[in-house]
Amino acid sequence: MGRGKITIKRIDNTNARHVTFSKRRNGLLKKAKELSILCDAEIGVIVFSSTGRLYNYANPNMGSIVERYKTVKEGHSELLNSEKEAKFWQVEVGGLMQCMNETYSHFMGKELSTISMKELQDLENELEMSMKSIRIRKDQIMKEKIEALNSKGNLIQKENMELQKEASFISGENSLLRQNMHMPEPDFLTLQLFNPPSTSYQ
Amino acid sequence: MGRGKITIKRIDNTNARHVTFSKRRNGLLKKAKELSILCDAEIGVIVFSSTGRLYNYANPNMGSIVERYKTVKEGHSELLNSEKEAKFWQVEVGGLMQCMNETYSHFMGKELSTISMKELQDLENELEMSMKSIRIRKDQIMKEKIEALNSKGNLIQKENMELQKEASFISGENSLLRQNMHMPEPDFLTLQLFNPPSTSYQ
DNA sequence: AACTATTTATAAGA
DNA sequence: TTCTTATAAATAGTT
Repeated sequence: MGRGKITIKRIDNTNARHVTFSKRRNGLLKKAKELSILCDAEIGVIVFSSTGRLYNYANPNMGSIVERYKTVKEGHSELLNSEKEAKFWQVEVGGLMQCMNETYSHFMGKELSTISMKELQDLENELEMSMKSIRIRKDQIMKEKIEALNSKGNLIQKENMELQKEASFISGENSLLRQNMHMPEPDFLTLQLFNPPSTSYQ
Repeated sequence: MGRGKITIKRIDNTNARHVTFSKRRNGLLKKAKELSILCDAEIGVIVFSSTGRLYNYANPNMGSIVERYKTVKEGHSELLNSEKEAKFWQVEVGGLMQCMNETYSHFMGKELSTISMKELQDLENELEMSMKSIRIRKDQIMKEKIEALNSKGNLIQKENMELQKEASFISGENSLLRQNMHMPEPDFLTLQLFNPPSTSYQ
């Protein structure tokens, strides 16, 4: 698709190679974006130039694409719980970025003179909405965390009470036994000699 | 590039969407391959259809592409604790805001009235700053709450362990006493009659 | 799946 | 890099 037909093999001329890379790279990323939008597909594209520079496109974000890829390819298991949150932010910020890029390219394609105040406002509103939803989600996560810690605390406290009951019960039993033997309450150290803690603990 | 021009938005008709997906997916993967050969580039493309099927291309292979991608992006993925995460988020949003501002200023020089635009931006910045500080304070409060709950939980757990030790100690004492009396281990119900739990609890 | 009228991408040139 | 433009390639709508 150009002034002449080319064969697909490495372009030897360095400069020509770089020019072609620049053009086709843009084309590839554009196509990826179009496909993901048109067909509701999740797409990740990673490109390293021969000089080592990175270019990429991802919808919704590279992290989730790669994870999903690994899952399908290797049957890779779930993310760790602690990683999930970080992943979430990646997703959210990725979405914001994409929104930004889309809006931006939308404006870039137009003549600047045709940009109205309303369009700028729309951009602004869009960004504000995204940020709002991020904030809401973040708050929700924190609340859930607090909730989880609360219930965990309650659980341990219950366990605690049960142990207290048990201890006092056995202690009462002990007194009873001593009464029946007409023995005095033994002191702590003496008892430790008979029954060292190291053997009975754990 | 077809019988008619299309706008890039989700194709609603399911069948048409699937047909387009199939065509463009092939196009995308072909382009990726051509670019990698022509320009000696390392490229990875991952595509998930809306029905969840995976298609991909990679040169030299997806594993190394993804690894290299992660290495380059490392600065972003080293967020481990919540503070770092929050900081990262702040940085990201900050960057986005700056990007937004740049977009604005870019447009500003062209068509819109510089004065009204600047005033609008100032107002916006002011509002954004206020909201940001509110959000930060809110987050801080929540984090402190989580922190408090965490340490409270730890405290109770320690108490729990102490009680366990105590219980096992007394239990050992108990066995010892019984041995000295040449008595068998009493059953639970009998003992409860002598020493009902209700009196010794709390 | 094929076909083909058009649109889109881009090779070469400046 | 960026633009221009002739031409190759991709693909939207149709059969």
